[in-house]
Amino acid sequence: MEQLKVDPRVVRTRKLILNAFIHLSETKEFKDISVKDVTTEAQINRATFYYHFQDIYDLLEKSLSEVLSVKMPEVTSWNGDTLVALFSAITDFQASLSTRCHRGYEDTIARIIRDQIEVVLVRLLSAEANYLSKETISLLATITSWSLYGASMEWKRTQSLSAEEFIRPILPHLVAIPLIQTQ
Amino acid sequence: MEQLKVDPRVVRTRKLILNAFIHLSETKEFKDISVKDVTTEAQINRATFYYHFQDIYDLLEKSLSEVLSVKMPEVTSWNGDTLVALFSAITDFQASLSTRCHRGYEDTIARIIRDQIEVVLVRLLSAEANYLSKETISLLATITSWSLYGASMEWKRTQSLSAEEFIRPILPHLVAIPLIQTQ
DNA sequence: ATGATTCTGTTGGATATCCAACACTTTTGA
DNA sequence: TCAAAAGTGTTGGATATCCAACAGAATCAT
Repeated sequence: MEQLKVDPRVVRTRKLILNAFIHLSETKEFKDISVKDVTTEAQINRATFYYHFQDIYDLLEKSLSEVLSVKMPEVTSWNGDTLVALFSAITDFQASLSTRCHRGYEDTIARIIRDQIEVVLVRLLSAEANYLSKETISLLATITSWSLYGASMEWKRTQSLSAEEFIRPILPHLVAIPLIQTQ
Repeated sequence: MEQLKVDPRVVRTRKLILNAFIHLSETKEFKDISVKDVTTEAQINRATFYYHFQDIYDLLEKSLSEVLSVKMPEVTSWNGDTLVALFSAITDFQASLSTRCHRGYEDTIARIIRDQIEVVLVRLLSAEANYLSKETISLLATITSWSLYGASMEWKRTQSLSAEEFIRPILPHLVAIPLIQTQ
């Protein structure tokens, strides 16, 4: 469809940076990961990092975006399983950040995560519920992203159930309108 | 010792090309591997290939050089085990080429392999037998490289023993002078 | 506290890589 | 046999990446 050619150098470099970041995230908390750490691990120049990303938060955002697009490939069907997969991807990502209650960071991270959830939701809703207006879809995505993010935080706090067991029971109450339409 | 800084781009690119070549060598014979194949597999531009290598034979040569330097790291002791390791590396490499009796290629490949064996032998002999003149070492390396290459061809033809079983019995007859001096 | 160290984000110039051509040779296939 | 297709090796200009340097912010150590 839209195969806009990208310079192979940039796909290589972005992959190196993203992989380095993901790898580092398994080792230390986000707040302890510096741009220097990432570029050293990726074996690319620090200036090159800033050619691709605004700062470390931008990297976090695009990293999440990448994870979501990989874990939710070409899925256009709006159903419970899709939402469970999305929720699981979110909790996985937060677990990989392994950060808890760092004042000043939490807000930024939370906004980034919600924004990316919203992007996925808009995509899903646009593909499925084309009978809704753009504005309605946008608002639905917004409130649902807040809901899912809040649920992920609560899940992280309790840790009693698996992500799926945790979220599935309340799916019918989440974004009730489109679910009713398609089931 | 000699940490001459090299641009990280060239180490990346060379590694990509070498790995692509080694990977392709496991799939098809050397004669069927084109420069295009390698660059496509490595995901680098064809022009970049010629920035690093003269042609596909140059790549073959440097690939063997790389393999030898990896399989025979910092070994300076001139003894039977070292020669067995060298011989095994040669037969492994030839097996990975999986080429047999292609007129016109054989000569070039044989010369490349012998040259690289010779390089290793000169290094080993220089480190061990410093009581010999440069000219003597050079000539010893030359005749030994021919011997080892010939042995590897014979081994490839018969295939009856392991590389080690094949070569170890005749080691004392190979390059007898330095072996006597050090044992 | 304060000085030292480390990190950040940015810049200018050097260099490696990309890309699209080109002429030429080799291989393919009808 | 011949024409089309694919590979080779090279070139010039565009672009991504490197590198060294910088000032300012943040962190660390005493």
